[in-house]
Amino acid sequence: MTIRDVAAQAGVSVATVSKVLNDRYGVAAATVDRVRGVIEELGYESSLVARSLRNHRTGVIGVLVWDIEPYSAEVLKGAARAVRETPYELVVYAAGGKGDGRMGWEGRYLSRLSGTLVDGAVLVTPTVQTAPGTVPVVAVDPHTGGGSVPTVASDNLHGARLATDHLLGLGHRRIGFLGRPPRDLESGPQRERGYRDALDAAGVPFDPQLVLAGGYGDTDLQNAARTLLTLPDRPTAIFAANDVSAIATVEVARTLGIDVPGALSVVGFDNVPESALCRPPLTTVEQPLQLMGQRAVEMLVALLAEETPEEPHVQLPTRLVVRDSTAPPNPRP
Amino acid sequence: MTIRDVAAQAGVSVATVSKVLNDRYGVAAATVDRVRGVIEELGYESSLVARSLRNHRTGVIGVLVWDIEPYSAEVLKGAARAVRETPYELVVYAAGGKGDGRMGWEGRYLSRLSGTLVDGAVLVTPTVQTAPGTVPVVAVDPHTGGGSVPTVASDNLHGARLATDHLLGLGHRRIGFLGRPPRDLESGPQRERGYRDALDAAGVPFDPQLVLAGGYGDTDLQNAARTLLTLPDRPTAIFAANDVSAIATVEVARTLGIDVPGALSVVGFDNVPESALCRPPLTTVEQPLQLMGQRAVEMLVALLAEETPEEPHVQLPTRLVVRDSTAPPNPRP
DNA sequence: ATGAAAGCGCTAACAG
DNA sequence: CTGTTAGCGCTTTCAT
Repeated sequence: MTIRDVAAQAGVSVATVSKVLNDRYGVAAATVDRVRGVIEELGYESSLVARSLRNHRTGVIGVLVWDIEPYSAEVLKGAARAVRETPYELVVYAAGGKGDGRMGWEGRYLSRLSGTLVDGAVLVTPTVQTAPGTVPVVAVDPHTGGGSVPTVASDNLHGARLATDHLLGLGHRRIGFLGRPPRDLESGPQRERGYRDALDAAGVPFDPQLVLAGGYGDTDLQNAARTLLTLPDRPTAIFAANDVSAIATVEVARTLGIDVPGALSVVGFDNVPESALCRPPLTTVEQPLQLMGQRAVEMLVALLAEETPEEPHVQLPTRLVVRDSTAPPNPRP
Repeated sequence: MTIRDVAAQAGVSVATVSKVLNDRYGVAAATVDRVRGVIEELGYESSLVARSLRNHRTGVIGVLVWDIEPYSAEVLKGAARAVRETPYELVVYAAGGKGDGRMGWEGRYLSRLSGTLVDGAVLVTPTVQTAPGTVPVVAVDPHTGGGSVPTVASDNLHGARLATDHLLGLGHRRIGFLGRPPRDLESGPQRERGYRDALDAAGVPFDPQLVLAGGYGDTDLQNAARTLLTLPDRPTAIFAANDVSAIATVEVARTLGIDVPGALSVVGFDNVPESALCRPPLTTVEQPLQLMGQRAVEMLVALLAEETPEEPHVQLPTRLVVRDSTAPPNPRP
């Protein structure tokens, strides 16, 4: 079913059909009607692909994600919400773990799509390595500080500060920090910075023993948590720089017979809604994931309209959601 | 950055570059190396669009959703998980509310994409109206019984039975049913059927007064719930055929001063993870949303491989998740 | 008002 | 082994 079928059926040339399709001038009213009729009758739809190959503009915003999991799904919801307010449509491109592990896959995918399938893109991929010169791009929460590409991130520094202040406010003095893996360049240090700032402000001495790097696998995480919790003078609270580590911490605590929240307070970061379902309910620093997706699309749309390029690096506020994992009785003095 | 730039830079014809790109026979090793080098150097990626326009096969599975919201997001997670196991990539196409409200938009979008952008599609859209003859398609939970297209749905009948049995087991005899809007052709009646079957099996007489249709807007929903709850001999329990209605019911009960679960048990259907966060925690019939997405992709892949077409209509089991909204003390006799 | 023709980036026959 | 050619479905001059 192509434009030629329509043309043949209507007894006109493809050029004429194309004009009708795009509401161009220079077609007799009667012809327009006839062609419209045939289109309706045949249920014809023009091919997005062929059209964009010609046009180099598609009315589509692309979102590139490494995979669709709880985190990116939240961002996608926000992006979809923002797109609703615009004339654009949304295409999510999920590499589905097929990115070879090689960094820079997003750049390659981007160039596969850009100019042809999407007018601009939102990148929800930890490592943004884009060769510029393609379409407008906005990165969401890049771990390796977006460089020259506009980004939307959450306020990691302040979030970590909130979390640590909360624990300090509960009376804790020995607070462990379970960090991100070293490869995560951007948000990890910011969160540790917030942690240390809070300590400093409260006049609590910094103990390097209480800071651990975490890791990627489950075992790495659990080992790190175990190390922290089996310290001679073990921490009475732990701030985990992402919620996977926080949950691992809670589990390790259980196996060690340490009661949460009775004998240990735990706060997580990097909240996806699912972590609210954790038992005991986890106190977390909540990132506005949906909002990040939404703002990213809004920025992209502004870019596409060539409006004032807006602030290139947006930081969205985080907030502390207190749940049972830091409930009294606590702390141990 | 096109194939011609590469060809020019490498001093060969585009045809040769194309051959290198696709690992075709008949290119001298030295030439292959040189072309590969140029490709690397220029960071060239072939255009997915141009390629698929030629090839009519893309290695991409499309998922069409009306919008990305909690429900479809769950399905997407499952689809993404399934795609990981395959050589395909995933493209989600979100109409973003732009579907005119006219039914059949999915068919139109499908034909815009099919044969060119996607090799097959999963439709996550209430009303599946596909003119066949395009690409292979699997529908997820279509409200209007998929007809000839293969579908993945959840076992609405059994789920409703479970919910009602649960309430009966609690001792309830006057159980209201807050149905889906009439337009929802498939799942609505199935859920009502399960409700009535359970009643019959328990020897509880069916009271038409206790069955209401619900509606689309918030007010419709609340009015329906209010009607049910202000009946002279009002129900002691309500089975709501989707979780939005269930939450509305809980809210209306509160405004009427009816304690949930003290004086009223509520069970919902159509669970998205978010409903676990409802206060009080909602007892729901949980649909395996992620699994549905996963199975849909698996079926589609089988279809694309032209394997045995498998069972065309898969029903996945639902399960009852009991939470506080049906906790004792209950029922009122 | 209409259509013939060129070409978007790419691939596949076919010649050379 | 390499290049020329035709054409995927569509839009757009430019003639007619």
